[in-house]
Amino acid sequence: MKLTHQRLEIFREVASSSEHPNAEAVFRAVQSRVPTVSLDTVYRALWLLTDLGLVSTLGPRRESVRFDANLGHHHHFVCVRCGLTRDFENPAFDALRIPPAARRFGNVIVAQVEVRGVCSRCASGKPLRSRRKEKSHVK
Amino acid sequence: MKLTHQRLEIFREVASSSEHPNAEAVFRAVQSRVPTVSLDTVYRALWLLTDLGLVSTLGPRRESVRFDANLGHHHHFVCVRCGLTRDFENPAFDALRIPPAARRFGNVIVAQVEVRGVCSRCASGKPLRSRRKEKSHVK
DNA sequence: CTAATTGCAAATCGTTTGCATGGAC
DNA sequence: GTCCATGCAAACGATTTGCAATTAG
Repeated sequence: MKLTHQRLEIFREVASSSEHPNAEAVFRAVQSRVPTVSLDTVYRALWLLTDLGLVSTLGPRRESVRFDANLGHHHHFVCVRCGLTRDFENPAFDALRIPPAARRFGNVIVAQVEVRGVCSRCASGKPLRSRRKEKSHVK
Repeated sequence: MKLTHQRLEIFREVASSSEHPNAEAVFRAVQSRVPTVSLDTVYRALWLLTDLGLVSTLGPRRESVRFDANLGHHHHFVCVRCGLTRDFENPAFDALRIPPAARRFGNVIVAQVEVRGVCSRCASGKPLRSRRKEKSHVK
């Protein structure tokens, strides 16, 4: 894979931001330094970096909004490949003491643990629904 | 607010599913029982239920994918109103022991705590970016 | 030189909205 | 009867894709 000017700047931007920018935000920021970049290049670079493990996305893999009617305390296992999300319970996690570092941002409602990993199905090579057209192999 | 047949079925569906269905999935399931429902009714009902607190959405409020290049251990504070997401660190959270109940779903990579709440800005009534056209008041 | 990458424009997909009809209260 | 909820179709916004031109290695 090639180390292009735009890729470098795009990575710099995400790496230096602490606000979890979306593609649009990265695009605008990078644009001021590399006036010719296009939004789709930003998307492509961001996903490439994600595949390389240099960047990650927030929450479950984005496909569509997913709803949850489990109102009791529970936690999630999220597959970073296919987005599969499953609940599990754990008393110890329910009792987490929220640190001031988190409280300072606002009024806390609940704390949930998100266990990220690769689900058995994806690990065995037959993902149900893979992310996008699957860039397949990362050389 | 009215208790309609479709709303009831839609709620039943989310409540009985443990797979965190997206609107489309709920739609298909409900459709088999209420052949006339439309996808947009499902969306409207789902958001209504969310506003009522009977249902919640997974992860940070969804608008667009957000990237994160913070590769060190860290956790998130997520505002359920506007989606603001901020990192914070906490050694105790970094050391969480993952229970078998979570391991059984696949290979665990990392566990992060997601502290959900209402950020100071939203709490003070001046959200930066509110979710959708803001149904405003829930009667 | 050659394959990978870019930029552009058009295509897609998930989700929302305007509007007229139908149904709950 | 009145107003809210529904279904439809069109509108939207975010993201992806095909393709020809460009560039890194």
